[in-house]
Amino acid sequence: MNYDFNEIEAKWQKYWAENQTFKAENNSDKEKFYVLDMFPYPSGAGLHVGHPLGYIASDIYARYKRHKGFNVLHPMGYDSFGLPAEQYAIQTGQHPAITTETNINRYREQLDKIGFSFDWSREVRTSNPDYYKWTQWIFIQLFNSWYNNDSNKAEDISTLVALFEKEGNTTVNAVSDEDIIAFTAEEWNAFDTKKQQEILLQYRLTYLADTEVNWCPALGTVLANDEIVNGVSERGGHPVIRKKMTQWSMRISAYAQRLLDDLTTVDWPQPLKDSQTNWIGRSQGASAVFNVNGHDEVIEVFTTRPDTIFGVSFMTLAPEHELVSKITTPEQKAEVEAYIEATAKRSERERMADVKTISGAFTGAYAEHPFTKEPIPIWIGDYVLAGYGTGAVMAVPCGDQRDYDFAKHFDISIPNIFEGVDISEEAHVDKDKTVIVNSDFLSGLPYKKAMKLAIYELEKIGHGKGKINYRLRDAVFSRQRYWGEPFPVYYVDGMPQMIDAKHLPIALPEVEKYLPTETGEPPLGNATVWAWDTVSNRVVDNSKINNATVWPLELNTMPGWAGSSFYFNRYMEPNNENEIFSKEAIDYWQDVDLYIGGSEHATGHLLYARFWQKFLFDKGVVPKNEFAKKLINQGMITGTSAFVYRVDFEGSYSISKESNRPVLKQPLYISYSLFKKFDDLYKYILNSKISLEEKNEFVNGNGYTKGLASVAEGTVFYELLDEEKKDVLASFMSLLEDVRVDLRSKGADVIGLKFSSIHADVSFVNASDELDIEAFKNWREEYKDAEFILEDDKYIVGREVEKMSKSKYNVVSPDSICVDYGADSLRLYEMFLGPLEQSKPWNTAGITGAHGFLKKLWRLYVDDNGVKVTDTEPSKDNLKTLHKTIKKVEEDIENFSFNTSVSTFMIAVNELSAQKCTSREVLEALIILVSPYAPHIAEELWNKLGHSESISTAPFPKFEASHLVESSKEYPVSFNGKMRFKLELSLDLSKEEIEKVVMSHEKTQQQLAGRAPKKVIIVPGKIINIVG
RNA sequence: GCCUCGGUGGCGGAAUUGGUAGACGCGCCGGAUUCAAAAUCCGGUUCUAACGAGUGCGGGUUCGAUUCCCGCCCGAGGUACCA
Repeated sequence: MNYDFNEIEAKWQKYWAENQTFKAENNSDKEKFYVLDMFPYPSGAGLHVGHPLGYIASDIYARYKRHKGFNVLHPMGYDSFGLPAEQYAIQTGQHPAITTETNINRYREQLDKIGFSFDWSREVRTSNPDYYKWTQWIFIQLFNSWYNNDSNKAEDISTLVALFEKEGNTTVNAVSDEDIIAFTAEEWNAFDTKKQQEILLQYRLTYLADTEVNWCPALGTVLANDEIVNGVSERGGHPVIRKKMTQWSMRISAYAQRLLDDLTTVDWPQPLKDSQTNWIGRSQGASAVFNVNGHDEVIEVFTTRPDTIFGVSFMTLAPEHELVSKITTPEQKAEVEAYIEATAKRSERERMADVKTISGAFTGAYAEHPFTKEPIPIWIGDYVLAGYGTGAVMAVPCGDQRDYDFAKHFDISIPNIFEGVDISEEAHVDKDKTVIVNSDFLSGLPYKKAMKLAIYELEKIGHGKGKINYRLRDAVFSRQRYWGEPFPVYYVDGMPQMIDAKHLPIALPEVEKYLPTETGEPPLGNATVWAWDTVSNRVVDNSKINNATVWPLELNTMPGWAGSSFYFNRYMEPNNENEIFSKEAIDYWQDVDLYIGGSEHATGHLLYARFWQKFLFDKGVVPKNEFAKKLINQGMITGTSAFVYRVDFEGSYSISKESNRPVLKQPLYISYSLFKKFDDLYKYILNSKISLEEKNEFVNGNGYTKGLASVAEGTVFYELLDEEKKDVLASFMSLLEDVRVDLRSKGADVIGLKFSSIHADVSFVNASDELDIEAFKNWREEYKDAEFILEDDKYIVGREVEKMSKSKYNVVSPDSICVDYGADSLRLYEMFLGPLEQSKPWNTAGITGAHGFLKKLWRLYVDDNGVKVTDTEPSKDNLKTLHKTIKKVEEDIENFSFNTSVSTFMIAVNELSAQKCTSREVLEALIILVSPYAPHIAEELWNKLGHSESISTAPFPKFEASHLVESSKEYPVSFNGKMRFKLELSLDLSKEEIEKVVMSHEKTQQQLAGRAPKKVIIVPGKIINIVG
């Protein structure tokens, strides 16, 4: 009986589906355990081998926990709103819902083939109205809440209104917009409704605000920073401008401190916590207010070093700072405006990437030092960011390197306020061991005391106060897209109104076109049935808008992170139509026990999800402040891309009538080792000891191969080369000559050659890196006539490890592996590849190892005559192998060290095969151990052993230490720490007895060669070390 | 620049509190079986002829360091002039 994995796997996948083997119940006497994967966006490319890595790991853990007697919740779903489907809709007109459905079906098919133990009855899709009903519901809750700093939690907006009615807003300690006007209770009560609504909007946890965005007029959309390259859009290369837009924002900043504090309560990877900590960016310091001479305006700055206030020698404003135009003197106006224009052209990325260039302009205005009353010149400079702090800094060049560089560059004075410190070369950044001098009342004080006193004095004269600043900014929540959750919002006289929760969901309307409207409105502006009737409480035709009972609906949609910020809770009861989940469900499941996903979500999804969880906790909706107790980041599986090397030429040519650059008769590709030889030669010359001038001449900005040609033509460096290198050079020159002959007829003078690395699809390449030339030629029109320079009659590709991506043609899908080797082989192999958290390259070569193991495992149970397991008593060796395996595997699973447990299985099977073990007692236990990793073969063998129930809840074998007790040990005998030979000794021997035996041993005498040992270290049961 | 994680055979990696460096697998080499091949099985495989050396480099602590400490170098990912 052979191991027919295809048949076995299909059989058990069907069995699990039909019997709902992995369905989790919301009430159970068993202890709960919730294992969660980050749900995928169903892209058109389908799953590649990188996706299942984390899913396999979580599946192993979930299955292990079932064996351990837990009621396990292990759900899966889809983050199904997203840009690619929308883009596809724009191109083809196909509704994103259809695209999404197709992709989901393909994902499901692929996932099913790998044998995951998901409870599919709980599947969620963020783009389903049944689901986004609750996304909209949470949005309404946020709108109806404000953050009370006194109770340190979100409260219903009605409690704020009550406070306003009684006391006005001066006693309220709330998180709000910056520009809040103060009012009394009388004033509040006198305001009209619209005014009151406007004010409340400044306190709500989700609010409308004018936000500066990257607007691309040509695309009619807002772009993220990384969608902009060199100031133009990545797609299409259209110009991008900074523009203010009214958008929904989420007041995540209200939770900054709690998001920071509670990181200590979760078991998440430290690097991930660090990046959240940095992202939140808490800094403690003071705000200080400087008067501007000759103006009523003041400049407020935030500083972490108020102790250095006497070291201020200038101030710098961000070029965008609103004060700049007001205070700039007529003489400086031209210079300042030119500077502002120049910086506006640079993208935010560009400005930030270029750290070395110091630039700025003097406004001509002066501020007044709050203590000395000295005038301080006010500059603008783009190293100050408008979006952080107040967009202005007090510059202390002696204590801050950027201020120092700026002062040096513009020749501004650098007063020294540090005792005994030399600042002639650079700023003095250390603060802990430094004493302040030349600073009036702060002189002679160390940093901490000076800090406190400075803040105290600033407060006394009304020029500042202690302040904590966060880098974390409120999150923009509007997107000008179609394929996202619509807002449950309509507008009455421009003021947003929430639709009552009982009318949800507000379903996404149909549109003719998925592009922005001609007037620049978001795609929903194309919808004709998109107005809210407050009488019938229904979405109605736009023509019915009467601004009395029927009003326009919001045209923006929600961002991608909305639906993913609470899905883990919705899994607890995904089909509940009346509530986001029932109290019983959330009380039973509480929170996620284990969450596995990629680290790329560190500051996006994982921060927003924590924010929403805390909000829902404040509202009493969820019982836990944090949604996931433990989190593991699985590493990325990288692909091994294949490259072919195209020969391009460098040269001069006259532009012909067709204004085309002459091309080679046939595109020419050189095999890897030839490319490598040329490349190495080039690098060799570049790295040899030649002068800078020579180097420049060699490189000459023309592509390196011109440099090689110049060497051959006898100008420079020829003497650097040995015979071998001269041969390489000669072959390069002959290639160059061929190209020259071909192109000269077309009027081009070829100086040198360039080689371009082109991705070739990895499926055209075999295990020895040989390219299937025919397949490559047929791949694309442009390769049809390609010619190849071979090595040993083969075209060998270059290989490089890169992120797996469609555009790099290095994607390997799990499908063919499942067909050729089976899902169990894939699961074992992915785990065997290396530590879960580490990123590692995919290489199919090793899969035969995992597959071979399964075959060997199979043969331990089954031979040509069928099952060979017997009820014989296990031998001592059998039990020893079994129990050391139980111990190791259990430890490994608990530590998520799945790679080592696969080795352990291999060792166990090798040993038991050698022992010719047929004992049921041992083999039944072994197959349970293997079952989380390779569930299909485990079910089949379990069944063959006579069990009619699924193996999935069979109790995990118990480890018994008694089987591992040893009576003797093979001691390593070391000399000066180096192991030289081994000696089998009884473990009963005392230190003295061991020393006696070892010292009289002939090999010891040999090693010592007559010397007397200085010292003998004996650690019983471990090691013997002789020093001498 | 800063933060984080890494650097061990031809390759993926193992060595969990400092105690035999290279488990396990791939690949490679040799052998058995076979008319032959596939499959399977057995043996070998860090370097070195050997003495020995050896976990990115240089120091240190220790009887003993891949592991701990100090100073560097290199790679990957993240972040971005954060006042």
